[in-house]
Amino acid sequence: MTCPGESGSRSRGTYHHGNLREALIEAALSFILERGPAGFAFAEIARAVGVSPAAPYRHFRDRNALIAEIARRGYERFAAELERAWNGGRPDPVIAIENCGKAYLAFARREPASYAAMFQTGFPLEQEPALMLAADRAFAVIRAAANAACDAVRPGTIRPPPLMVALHIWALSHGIASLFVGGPDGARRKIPMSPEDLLEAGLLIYLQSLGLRAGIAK
Amino acid sequence: MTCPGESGSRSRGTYHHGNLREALIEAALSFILERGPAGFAFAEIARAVGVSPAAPYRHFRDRNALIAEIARRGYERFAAELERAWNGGRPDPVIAIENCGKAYLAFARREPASYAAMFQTGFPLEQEPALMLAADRAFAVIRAAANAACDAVRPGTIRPPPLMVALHIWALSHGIASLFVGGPDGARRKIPMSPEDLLEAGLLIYLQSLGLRAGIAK
DNA sequence: TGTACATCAGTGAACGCGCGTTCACTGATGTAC
DNA sequence: TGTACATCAGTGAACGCGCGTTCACTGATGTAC
Repeated sequence: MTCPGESGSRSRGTYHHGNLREALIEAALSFILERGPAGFAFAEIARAVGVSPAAPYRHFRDRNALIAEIARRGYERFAAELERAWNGGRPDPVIAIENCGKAYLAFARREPASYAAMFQTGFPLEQEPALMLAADRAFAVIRAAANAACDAVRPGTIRPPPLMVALHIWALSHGIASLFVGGPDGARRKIPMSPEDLLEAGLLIYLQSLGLRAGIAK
Repeated sequence: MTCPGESGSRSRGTYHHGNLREALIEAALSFILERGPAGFAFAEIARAVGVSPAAPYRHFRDRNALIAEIARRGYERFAAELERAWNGGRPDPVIAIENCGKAYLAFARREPASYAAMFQTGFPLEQEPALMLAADRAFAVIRAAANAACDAVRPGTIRPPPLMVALHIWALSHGIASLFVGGPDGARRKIPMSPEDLLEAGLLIYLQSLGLRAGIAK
């Protein structure tokens, strides 16, 4: 874990930093991790990186642009990992959905700072097309999963609209992630089970109601 | 809707404000509504209320104490409304749970600022016993609902631990509230259905898997 | 009913601080020829 | 291979600003007698 300020001692010696944009993002991430997405100043990360307070303006219009870029990258990785977990619905829709759930929580656990930038900032998504695009790419995986689930619904069972199923899966995952995984350490509620088990059980119960079980729609 | 700053024109004329504590909370709520829980300064709400910057210190140790108090009151009202909606499980556990879901979203919709203070601040709950107590009171309603649901599970159906069911209900509700209801206007994702319908359908599908339907456990 | 006094709530001035942003600048890099 | 030059990335000083917090203070309130 990188401590804010620590990267200030990075060996530069040269007038040009060479990789300032990346270094700023990295420093911002570690501040977010410690204090939440509102917990740092633009000048502060410049100092942490060992650069004059004017330097970041070469790379980001302002603080918000930095956070938006962090969120965008977060969504990109998030989408990629969901896609990998979904794996085209193999070996089985239910198992693939469970894998998506695990990947969802794994991301929130491994990159809580990115997750906070993505979901806790209350950003005007409409005004950041690149951000919305990346977010849509992630949600598209969940939609595909919901489509597959609905296609596999046992005849005679009620088949809810796939979009609705996607939103249920997303909301349950996000709810568990934000209540029991994300955020600074003291903030999350303690529960006597792992968030992963909780989500898996929730998804299973939900999907079972659609007549889906692992292996049933092979 | 009260605008920040507006309450500065409240007719005082007197040296003592008389109700400063309440006025501060009210002003803070409207700032949170506009800019999120991190979006105001302690001195700023003093100015908004028309009082010297030192005055708030008579009532709150610091900014965090103010937010904690807002969150605590939010939890109290939240718990009260969930209790009313639950109504002792009448007329039927499933219907009562749906009513809880409606009350949950209604609260997030009607008091988005309180909801943000309660769930978006990343507060160290352990260090604020009064806050945790109030939060527990709200969660106790959901636990009671889950207990009733589990008691009514149709014989032969899998019966998950009641705590787990409570967490599922909570997470689904919170997920829907924070993704599609709460927050500043531009931040929430647009979906082609009401959050209320989305949550109701989700709860129904979930509970159906436990063998529960409205009226079945009368 | 009146008065003396303790308590309380808010004042306003002051402080040091760090922030966001700008500016003319300068050192490094890369490229055309 | 060498040189001139355009471009770029970071400098550092400066600015005005508002914040958080403190302090001795003062005006209002309530209460004991």
